Amino acid sequence: MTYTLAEEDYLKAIYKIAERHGTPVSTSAIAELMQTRPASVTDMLKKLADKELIDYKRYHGVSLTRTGARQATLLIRKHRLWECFLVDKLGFSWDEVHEIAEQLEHIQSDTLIDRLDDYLENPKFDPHGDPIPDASGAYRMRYQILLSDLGLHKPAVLVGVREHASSFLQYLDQNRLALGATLEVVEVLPYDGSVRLRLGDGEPILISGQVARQLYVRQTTESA
Amino acid sequence: MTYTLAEEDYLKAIYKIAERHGTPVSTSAIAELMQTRPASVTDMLKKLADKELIDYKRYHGVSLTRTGARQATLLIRKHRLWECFLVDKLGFSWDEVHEIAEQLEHIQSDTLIDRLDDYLENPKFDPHGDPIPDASGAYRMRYQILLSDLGLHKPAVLVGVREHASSFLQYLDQNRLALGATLEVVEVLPYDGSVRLRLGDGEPILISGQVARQLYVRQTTESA
DNA sequence: TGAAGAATTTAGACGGGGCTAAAGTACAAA
DNA sequence: TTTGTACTTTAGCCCCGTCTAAATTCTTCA
Ligand SMILES: [Mn+2]
Ligand SMILES: [Mn+2]
Ligand SMILES: [Mn+2]
Ligand SMILES: [Mn+2]
Repeated sequence: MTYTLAEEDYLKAIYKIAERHGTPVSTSAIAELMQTRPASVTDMLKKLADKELIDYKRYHGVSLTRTGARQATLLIRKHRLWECFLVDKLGFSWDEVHEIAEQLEHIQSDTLIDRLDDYLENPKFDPHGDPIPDASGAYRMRYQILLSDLGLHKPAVLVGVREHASSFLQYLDQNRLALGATLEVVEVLPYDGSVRLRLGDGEPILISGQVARQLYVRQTTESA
Repeated sequence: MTYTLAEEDYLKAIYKIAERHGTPVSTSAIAELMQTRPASVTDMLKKLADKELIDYKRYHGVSLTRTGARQATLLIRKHRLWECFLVDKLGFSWDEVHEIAEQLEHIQSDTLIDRLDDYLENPKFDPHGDPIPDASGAYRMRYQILLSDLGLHKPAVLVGVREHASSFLQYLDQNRLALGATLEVVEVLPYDGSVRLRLGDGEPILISGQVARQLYVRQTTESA
């Protein structure tokens, strides 16, 4: 019923890779995300399979079992709630909280997390716009498309980030790109795919196609 | 500069034993407090000595170096601040927080603890009445004597507990013995040393000598 | 279809932290 | 001063999670 820190982190990694690239999840993908060697991953996969947290067939990658997936979403719930705490209550900025939440998510307590949830008034999204699973592990996907797929002159709002690196988040801060910001694509430069944006009603800014592919937006209804 | 969870817990244990029983601290005392075997303690003592966190001479016990003591007080600071958070913000009771704080105290972040301190408005005592070291590791001992050493009819206030076990704290709750309660010894039964107390201005209650030796009180001035 | 070549697993090792059993040391009582 | 007993350390082992190097399997493409 209770798993080690390493086991939890592996389950989370598998969950995240499966969410983005589908199943089965390869050994090397896990190794890359977790900054370890493939051989180490293989060792852990055997252990997780023994505990029936994953389905594993040698040389063919893994997928989470029902139990494994539930454990992973509970860990993600804890991670995101702690990030909310750090930002909303302690005044950290969104680029500073990931490392700390990476540790806090492993605190073992049946009641702590649910009390924290209530204390934060049951937030539905974390500081990066990612949805927070409820105590049963359920969450709604947020409606989103990549900014790079948004048509010209379609009003939209920034709802999430695909990349979580500090340097990227700081770049967004410097360009006034905060969650909830309203924006509209003014022009896509044909040469390199750079995107010119109007943010709110300010001056247009230019961002690279690279950046545009890391931002999730939701189109706002053009009427009303 | 950064220590493992086990190393931190050992340093804290040595600190606490030294505080209560003086120095040098014996291998077996550490083993008993940490619920491990003396052989395991000896192993760790060698490692801590190599890192110059303790002074260790085979067969003669240990004491903390300046560095070791500083590390221990910082851990205690973290433990007690998290206990305040759990009680004051999340609504836990004082008998539920120790185990959780035992985990939270190991979260590594330069700024987290100082922000938490500010968020809690720099408390000077934790929910058990124990003093909280400041960021430099300094703290004032609270003025205290054991209830078992308090004379008859001397007004006093409950300021701390020597025993932290849940069952003990719950016993106190059931007898309305909360920190800050005013009390006065009405009678000491000669047969077994039980103590009859008047709590505030209620009915006197009877507690065992055993319990009286686990409670710290501060005499309130009889004048004024 | 049959190698390369890439991905994955196995073999063997290591450091951290724990244990038991056996050996060594200190100290108090005779 | 000796000796018995309690305390402490050592020796040897285990599990966890990681690594490198070598072997294996899969896949792709000539
Ligand atoms: Mn983690
Ligand atoms: Mn996040
Ligand atoms: Mn601890
Ligand atoms: Mn406490």
